[in-house]
Amino acid sequence: MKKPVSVSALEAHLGYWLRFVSNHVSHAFSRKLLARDVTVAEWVILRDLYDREAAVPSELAARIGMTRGAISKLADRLAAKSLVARSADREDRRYQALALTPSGRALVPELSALADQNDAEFFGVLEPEARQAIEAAMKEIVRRKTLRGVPVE
Amino acid sequence: MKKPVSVSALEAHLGYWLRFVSNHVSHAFSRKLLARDVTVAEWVILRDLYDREAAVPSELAARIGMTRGAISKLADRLAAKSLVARSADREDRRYQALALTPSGRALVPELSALADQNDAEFFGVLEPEARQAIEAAMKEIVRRKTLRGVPVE
DNA sequence: CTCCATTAATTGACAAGGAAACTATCAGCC
DNA sequence: GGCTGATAGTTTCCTTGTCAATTAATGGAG
Repeated sequence: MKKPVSVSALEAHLGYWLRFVSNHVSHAFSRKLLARDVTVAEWVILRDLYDREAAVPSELAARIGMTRGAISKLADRLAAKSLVARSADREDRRYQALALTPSGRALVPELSALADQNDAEFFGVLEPEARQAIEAAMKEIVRRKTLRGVPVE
Repeated sequence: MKKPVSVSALEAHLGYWLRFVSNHVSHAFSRKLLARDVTVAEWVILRDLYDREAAVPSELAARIGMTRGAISKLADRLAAKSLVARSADREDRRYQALALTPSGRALVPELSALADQNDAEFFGVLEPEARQAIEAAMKEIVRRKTLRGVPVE
């Protein structure tokens, strides 16, 4: 036989389709964010900080699934854009707190609107039941595999 | 009000979950490939070439959604590993054909087994109907949004 | 036939993240 | 109090991809 059945097609894998769509969704989102001069990784941080008055870089790294080195550089960029401020206070001087600046905080709702719009643009074509099923399946996988950390590639 | 309801949570977006799981799936796969000294991008190319006797870099770029520059460098790496060979024949000398070497061809079934294993590892926890539903939904999105390759803008 | 627009592939500059080494700080223990 | 080990953050090097400029080859218009 010329093509052994043992070699499955790329498209035979669910992971292929997930990645395919996911990449398009993220890419489309990153283009929307570009208008505000923000990257997807930066958005994740900004959104995370929006819910707390301050966050420790290491915790943030663990939460969003990036290395501390990456967070360090991201913090640099966000600080350069005056969206996030470092404050090296606390009694333990190894820690430093990251917090949104007023302009950073003001920006989040705008970016959130873009995120909503992007999600709707891609998944709005599905029936609500389908969306629900996908979300449940993804959460199930996360639960069963106890995955930690986030997107942001 | 301090926190306008207009700011939705990251986890409220289906794109978030897709990316989260997709990244984990890809990352786990890349670790499996590491044992064979192959990256995910390289695997995609190898698998693509497995079905054809040869492929033109530009077409390949369009098909798998990368820039021609990236394909060029990938081809370099694959050639350095003697998995792919360039043949600058044809009547139009701008084109160059990429083809698997014997060792490249021999490697594909092994990598394919890893891909199958990886997919099963993550999606095996789902009911067959759930997997089917997800696949159908992804294809529906691709169809409706006429996504091609991957974001090659 | 020659010039010019088009297209293929490569190259170089740059961006972003991971891994590991490095620095600073702290906590515990003798 | 002064080592010693752990921990936070930074920095360096490496990988990989995009983007834009470059080089090579082709095909047409005149």
